[in-house]
Amino acid sequence: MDEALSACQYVLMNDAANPIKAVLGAGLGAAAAHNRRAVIDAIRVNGPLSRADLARATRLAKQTLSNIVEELETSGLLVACDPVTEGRGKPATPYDLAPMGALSVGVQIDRTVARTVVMDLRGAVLSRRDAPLRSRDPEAGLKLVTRLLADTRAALAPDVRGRIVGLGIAMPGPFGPDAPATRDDYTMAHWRGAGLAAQLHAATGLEVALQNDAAAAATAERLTGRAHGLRDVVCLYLGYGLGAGLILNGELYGGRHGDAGEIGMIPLPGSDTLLEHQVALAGFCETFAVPMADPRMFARIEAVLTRGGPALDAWIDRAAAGLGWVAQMLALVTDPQAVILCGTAPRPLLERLTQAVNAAAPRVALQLGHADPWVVAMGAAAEPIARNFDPKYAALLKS
Amino acid sequence: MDEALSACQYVLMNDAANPIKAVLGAGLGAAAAHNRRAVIDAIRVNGPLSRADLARATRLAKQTLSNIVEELETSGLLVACDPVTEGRGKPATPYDLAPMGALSVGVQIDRTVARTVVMDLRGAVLSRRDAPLRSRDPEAGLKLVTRLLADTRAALAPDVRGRIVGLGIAMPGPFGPDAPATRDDYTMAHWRGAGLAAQLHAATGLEVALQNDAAAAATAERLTGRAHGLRDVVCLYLGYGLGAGLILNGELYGGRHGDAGEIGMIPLPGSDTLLEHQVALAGFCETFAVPMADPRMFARIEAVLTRGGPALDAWIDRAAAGLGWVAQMLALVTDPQAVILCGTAPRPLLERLTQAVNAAAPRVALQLGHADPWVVAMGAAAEPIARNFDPKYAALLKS
DNA sequence: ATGATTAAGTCCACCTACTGGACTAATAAT
DNA sequence: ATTATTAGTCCAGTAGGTGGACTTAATCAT
Repeated sequence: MDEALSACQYVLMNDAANPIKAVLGAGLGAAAAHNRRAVIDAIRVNGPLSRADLARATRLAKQTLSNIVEELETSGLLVACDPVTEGRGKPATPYDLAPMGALSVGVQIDRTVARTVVMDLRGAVLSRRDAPLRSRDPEAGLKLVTRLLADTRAALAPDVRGRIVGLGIAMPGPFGPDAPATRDDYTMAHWRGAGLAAQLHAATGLEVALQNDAAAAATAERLTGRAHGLRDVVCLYLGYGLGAGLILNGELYGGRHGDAGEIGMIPLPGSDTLLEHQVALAGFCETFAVPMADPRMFARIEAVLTRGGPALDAWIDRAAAGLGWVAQMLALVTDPQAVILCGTAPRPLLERLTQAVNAAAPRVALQLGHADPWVVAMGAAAEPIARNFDPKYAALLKS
Repeated sequence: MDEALSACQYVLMNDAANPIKAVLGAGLGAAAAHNRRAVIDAIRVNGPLSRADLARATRLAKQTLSNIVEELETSGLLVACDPVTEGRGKPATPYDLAPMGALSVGVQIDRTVARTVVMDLRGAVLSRRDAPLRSRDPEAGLKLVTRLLADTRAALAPDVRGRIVGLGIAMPGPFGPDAPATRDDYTMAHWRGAGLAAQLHAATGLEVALQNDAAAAATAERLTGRAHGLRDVVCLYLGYGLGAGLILNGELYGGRHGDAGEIGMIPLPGSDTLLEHQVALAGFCETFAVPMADPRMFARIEAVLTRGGPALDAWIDRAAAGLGWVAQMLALVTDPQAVILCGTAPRPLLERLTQAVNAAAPRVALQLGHADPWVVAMGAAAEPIARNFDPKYAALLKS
């Protein structure tokens, strides 16, 4: 990921001779912006809230909240619900996030398919669209993705098209300079040099953010899933490979290059296999001779699961051992509130793995999250929503 | 760690019936407080800076900075340096952190010893003090620590005594409810229930913060060591056990209970040893029959090192393998800018381990940090300085 | 030497966004 | 009917960052 695209707390003065590294200052405007985010977040986490509730929750003055809510309502981000009377006193008017208050487009670029999703402020999916992709040809792929995005936007009612706040892209990582250079279909490394984000920005005019698929899945899990409203969460993502999205201090943690959570590449001590080989779908498909490019791959995996048998049991045991181990390890490293397993994988498989892991009575139980081919695309779409509307440190600083 | 003692972004309304979880709002005052922190941090990271430099770096108006600098100068936190003329224009007056501008006391409570350190705003150590401790007896230990702290403060000049901003405590973790209950000398688990922080707060009247030793070491490394000015750092800490302090997004990351980084307890897959048994000082002392309670333990370890021999080589190899593995793993998980090894251990041992790890050409080279019996105490003292003067999210929010 | 240019820092009037208290509105308990 | 309680508005006040004009002190060009 371009560093410029990630939130950047320290700013290097480009004074050439004398670069000064410093945290940006905070001004009135930044505080105001933050307070709007805090309101939206509070409503997303708690459901509809009245101005009085919001004032208490944020510790801001009633008046301040009155102003903010009014402003958000007129700009179409909040809608008033019916007044509710609870005990004595004047009935409160709760406000909820406006359906379509803001829209976001997400695109997942995967080995064999591109998927787009349109999501609104509440995290509701408004439309889905996909198209087969040949991962060997990024040029043609880019064209296809561009067209898919154009179609996706064209299908929106003209009056809401202007409410799109950004484009999220998700694809397999890692993106940093240390990423392995093997340019095969599996890692999709040859897509990355292409300035994908810049090109899609040019093609769409939208603000663009690039995440790896595990980070995207965690973003989805945070906006609409099990990680909703939690502060510290490990979100394991099982797809072709294995990754983790880390939510730390209430924000997705990316690290220096956005490559945090690349746990698939952890070497198992005392052997030269990688964790990923033992746990992810690629290994499953290899073991059970399911062709990964097959559009009916999910159905075939489910068939293997229902058929059962000792080979399957053995695979599950081995995978659960690896998964349980990495879950415990990440729990020790990050001391989280929850560990979630989600994935682009058939739900029965994730269910079975979750049960197998939890059967070993780990310190932190594994929770089952989204098991859906669309998680990553949803997470991609969730990113611009989070970027624009979630409270975060960077939103409190200048510029 | 009491959750109340850790920075808490989400606040639970104690409305009993209807708890609302929300991020606090931001006000004028919080922004002002943040800007003061940003100034102090910028000077700490870059060295003396003029008002103009600071204005550019923080993107605040010249005037704003003039006000802030004046205020910080009169409150004794900054001092003007001699004006420097650089090319054309009026010479700039750089400001530096005032020696003794603020003081902090740190106490390390270890298995056999208690150490106190007084540190100033710049991270300079003003005094050290230690006393032997019998870890079996927390009651007597608490008295001893209290006396040690009283002595430490009494030895300060009366006019600076009022400048103490807090008391940092560091001791072996973990602190969370999942911590193993074995109450032996090694884990010091029986110290933890004692409400240590609360009691020392009562005894000293100072604001108290409790960290595990690895977190403290990372805090020291951040204020005065290799992690200075970096945003994402893994700091491995080798003492009796092995731990990690994680600096993520420029702040020490603690997790739910302040137990993040407890990597010593990671089980090595396919065996039932813990990582710690392979890497830390406890294992070394056992292997080479060095009594851990011996006050001359360091010298004896160094003797083993200089003597050398195949047993030593084997131990180093095994430890370096474990250390290198965990360093790589944490680098994959957190995608950091640097991985640092520090410890309460003889410098030659850490040097040798660092070399052995780097000989294997890891993706991220291990850097040698503080190797000093006083790191943890220094880190304990650094915490209140960081808490009061480092820019952080929480400082921008209400109350 | 003298004036032009550049940069640091001050002065001062201004603006923005949060604040606190008085006030109104609507409901429940007595 | 009266009182208590809570939601929400009105309005004047305040804190703190802002922007532009101005002063000071250096270098550079002539």
